[in-house]
Amino acid sequence: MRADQHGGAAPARTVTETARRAQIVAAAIETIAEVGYRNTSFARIARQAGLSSTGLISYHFAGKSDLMAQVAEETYAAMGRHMTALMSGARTPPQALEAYIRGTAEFIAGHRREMKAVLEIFMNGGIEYTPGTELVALSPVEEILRAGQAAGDFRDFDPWVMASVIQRAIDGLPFLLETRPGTDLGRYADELVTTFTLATTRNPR
Amino acid sequence: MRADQHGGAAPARTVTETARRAQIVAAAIETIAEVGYRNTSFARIARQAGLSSTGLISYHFAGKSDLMAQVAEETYAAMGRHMTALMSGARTPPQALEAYIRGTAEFIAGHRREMKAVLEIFMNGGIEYTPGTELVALSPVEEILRAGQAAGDFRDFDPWVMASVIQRAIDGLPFLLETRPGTDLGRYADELVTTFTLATTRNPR
Amino acid sequence: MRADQHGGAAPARTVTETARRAQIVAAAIETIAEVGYRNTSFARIARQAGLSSTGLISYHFAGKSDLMAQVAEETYAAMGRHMTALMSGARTPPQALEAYIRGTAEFIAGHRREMKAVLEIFMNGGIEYTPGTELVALSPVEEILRAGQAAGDFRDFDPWVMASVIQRAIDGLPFLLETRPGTDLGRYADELVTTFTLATTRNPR
Amino acid sequence: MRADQHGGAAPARTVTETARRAQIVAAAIETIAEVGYRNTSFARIARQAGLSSTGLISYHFAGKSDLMAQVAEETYAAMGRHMTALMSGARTPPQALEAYIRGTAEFIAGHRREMKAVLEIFMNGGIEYTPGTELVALSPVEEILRAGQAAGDFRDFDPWVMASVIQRAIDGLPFLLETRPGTDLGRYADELVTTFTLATTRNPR
DNA sequence: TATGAATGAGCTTTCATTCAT
DNA sequence: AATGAATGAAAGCTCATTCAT
Repeated sequence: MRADQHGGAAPARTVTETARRAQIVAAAIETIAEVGYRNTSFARIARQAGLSSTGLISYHFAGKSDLMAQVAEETYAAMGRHMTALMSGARTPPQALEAYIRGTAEFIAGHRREMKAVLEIFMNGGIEYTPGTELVALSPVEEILRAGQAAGDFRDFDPWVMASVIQRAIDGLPFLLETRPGTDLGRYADELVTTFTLATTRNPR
Repeated sequence: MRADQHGGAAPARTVTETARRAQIVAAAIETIAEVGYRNTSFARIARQAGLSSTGLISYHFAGKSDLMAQVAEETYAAMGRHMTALMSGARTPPQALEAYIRGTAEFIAGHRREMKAVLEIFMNGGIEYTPGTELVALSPVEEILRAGQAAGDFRDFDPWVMASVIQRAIDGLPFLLETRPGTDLGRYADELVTTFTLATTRNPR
Repeated sequence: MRADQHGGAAPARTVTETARRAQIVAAAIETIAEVGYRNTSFARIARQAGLSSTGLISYHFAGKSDLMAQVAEETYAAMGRHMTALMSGARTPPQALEAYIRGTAEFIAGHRREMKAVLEIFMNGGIEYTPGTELVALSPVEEILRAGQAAGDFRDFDPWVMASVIQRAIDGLPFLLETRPGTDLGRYADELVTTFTLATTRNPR
Repeated sequence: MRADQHGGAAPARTVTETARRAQIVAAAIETIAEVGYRNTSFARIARQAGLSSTGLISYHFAGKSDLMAQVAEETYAAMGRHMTALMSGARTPPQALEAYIRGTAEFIAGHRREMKAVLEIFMNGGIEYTPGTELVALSPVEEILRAGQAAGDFRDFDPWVMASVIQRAIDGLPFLLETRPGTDLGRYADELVTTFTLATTRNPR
């Protein structure tokens, strides 16, 4: 039983189940971050979580794909909560861009294992795409850039290309932290802000 | 026997063997690019190559990790040959940076399957790191940036951070091409050149 | 506790329990008839019955084998009640044979799901034979045939063989109904009656 | 590798493989006949065949369904060879019917394990029906009956119903042999021939 | 040099059952 | 009387690798 018994809408979970699910998701993140998605099996996750059987994971999640989707979903939800608070103070597009870069970098730095896990999952098709499901939120950066161009703050560039460059620069943070573990996060964000201010703003000086 | 019998230096391969290895490497690239590293097995590679047995792969390569290393190595060697020719014309660091961006983008666009395969391999720990082996060549971008700063062409930034931002922007091309297959490569390179000229050059105007 | 705690004789069930057991047996029949014994699990039965846990089935029945035995037992009991009423009118063995054929065919046609379920269970060893337990009642057909031979109505044949032929002809009805769903039950019974009258009666004309 | 590598037409098997496949099929028949389809797993078949791993079965067959299909196919092929020889001597429909009954009974008696296995497989949906695949050959009995009616040898009955009755009588032989292991096969066939001669022939005497 | 065959560990998933509440 | 939770065994299947020929 369990694991989405019917197709019904509301899961309506008990306290115990919610806790178990969280524990399993956490163990999955830990495991993927440690050994990579490829070497992550239910057996390893169960061992990590101190569970007696892989069956318990199958019991709480509809399948491997479902578990991975939960990992991604929870991570994005946490990032969303983090960013919402930060972005509210921004008044102009340049300010918004800066807030976004600093905020995301901050979150990533504080959630390195989660980010690595999610990245691994996506890189390996660990999530089954049901049409209609759009798991990766389109970066809000593009919108900020468009707004800035409309307001005359930003020069004329392809917002989609620029957004992807910025997003990838931010997403690269975990890799850099792996290469140089001692990297100063604040300075890294400073560098990015300066770089992209120069690259986007009409008259930066 | 075969497949790295001794730890000795020169492999000294026959013509037949060299051809077989190339054929298998090509099939591996094709397969990984098509179905992803996770779903790539010796069986699938053998099928793709029209081989009768997976044993033949084990015969020619020391293991899965070895085969994957060859895929990466050959791809990087090809890129190296491509770039060496292009970079020779550059006289100043800014010119070199532009040549590098355009050249790499060009190569990536022309070798999408190889790039996807290599990316998949690295993302999944498909290569066993033996201490001392440094598989990913450090980007030459950092050197260009340092030279430009020394010559006074570039402003003061962290060359390592900037190099990684630039490199990731270039490496993102395959993803963008997947998202928007019709993307004009030339315009994309133009955007990158403009962006990073503005971001790095002391007085771009 | 519950579920045959002791080997004692009388179960002495409460009203609620009797109702639950009936509900579960009905759900089991429905499920087996739909997906086959092989694909019938406690989970599926529970879902069919609208139960929240498979534990409830384990609670009311000593095991899977016990539940299956109940399915067979109840079905046979129902058939017995049906036949007892019908057979009382028969005065001679030939009449009894005809009544048996028509009556059984009638019952089977009206209880297709139950018959399919019981058949599936027996075919798959779904019932644990404890020595002494004789689950399949020996067909009363053999007795009718013997009586008919003694009375001189039937010719000389092996009653056991003939009984099995007749019984299998009747039991084949569900299969035929599956192959040709529109089959007219009355005509089918007519055919059987004619066939076995010719095959058994001394001077049918 | 192996196990229907491509969708190609001709399997083109080696001697060794043919032998292994035969060995596995034989072990499957033995196992199913002994413990029933439900309790037949690759593990048990492998043990029965003295194989070291279930993987070897997966290696030679595309899946459980494929193996089961081979069991059925080979059994039917053997029966076909047996019957072809016997039926050639029959000149009239009544003779053909008698030859069919005696021949099939003979074959079944000599291949009890195979028949039980095939029966078990079909009863449990052990074979995946791909549309277009018609695994169970329609009984030739119906054709014999129709021919006999056309020739005026047989009375007027529904050939389809009569065919199913006859076929089920024959197929019941394994069950009877299980119940009464000492049953004389010749007498059983005699009984069937007499029974169905009386039931079908216009003027049997 | 190449092939078919075999191996055994590993995978995810399903199952009947148990147990505390 | 019923539930949610947990268990561990077993299932079918895939995999990289080895080996005799």
